[in-house]
Amino acid sequence: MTSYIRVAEDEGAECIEVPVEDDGTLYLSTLVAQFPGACGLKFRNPDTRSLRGVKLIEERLICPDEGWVYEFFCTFPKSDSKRKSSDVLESAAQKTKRVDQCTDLIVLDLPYKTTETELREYFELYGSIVMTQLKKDPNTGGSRGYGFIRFEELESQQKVLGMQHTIAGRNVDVRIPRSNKEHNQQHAGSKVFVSRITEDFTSEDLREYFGTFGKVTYVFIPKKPFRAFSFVKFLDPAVAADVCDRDHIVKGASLCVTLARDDDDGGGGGSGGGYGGGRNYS
DNA sequence: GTTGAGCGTT
Repeated sequence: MTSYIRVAEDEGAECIEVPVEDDGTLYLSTLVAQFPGACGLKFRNPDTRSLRGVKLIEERLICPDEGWVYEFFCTFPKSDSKRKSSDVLESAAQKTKRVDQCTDLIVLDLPYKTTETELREYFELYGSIVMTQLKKDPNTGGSRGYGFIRFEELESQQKVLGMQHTIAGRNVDVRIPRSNKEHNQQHAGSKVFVSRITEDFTSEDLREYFGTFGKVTYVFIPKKPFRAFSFVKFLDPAVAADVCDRDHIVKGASLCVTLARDDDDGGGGGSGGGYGGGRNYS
């Protein structure tokens, strides 16, 4: 039997009951289906009266120790209206270089049935869109399953890049196109090679720890045989450079952090190597 | 009418 938890957009707003999975977790996509744009959950801790966040691991919201007994509220990405004084997204590079230009964004893995209008309508939730293109087969006119969008405001772009998206039940992938030369230069050196990790490290551990230095956009830990290294990518290359000159004692391990050799957005080389499909974005 | 890694007919 499916069980439901009570969620409201904000404190005091009307609750919607959303279904949890059999394992007791709540898919972020389930939440977003009812609350477009939501990126997390929180609740009022009865003991402290302060808000407490719900743990999110690999797109699953984890049940609090007490159970899903509270009334939960959605967390949304920071926007103009409710911006706090310290905005993580406001990187040193942006402040100094002043590269406030929006770029085209490629949207991969779209459902074939999604129309260009629906594409626009979805992303308009995050800001004004100045361009949408759904790539189609010239013969059949059918969607090729990907397209391009462009926002008016850089803030919308960063917001969208920093979160996960679900359109018609499908997880779509929003990225900076590889064709975008400026970006590739701009973000050169935003990936670090993190070695001396121990076997009990999870990508969530790394994301949590390195997230204290700046926005983490990607974490990868080779799995099958344990290899004691990993990759962490930041939104801001300046943060990547910064974490290289520090000591990092995490979970009792002394991590060695250097700039990664290959920093091509994970696109990798050649035709041979397939990906294991590991997806760890934020 | 199918598909599921990719990178945009100007």
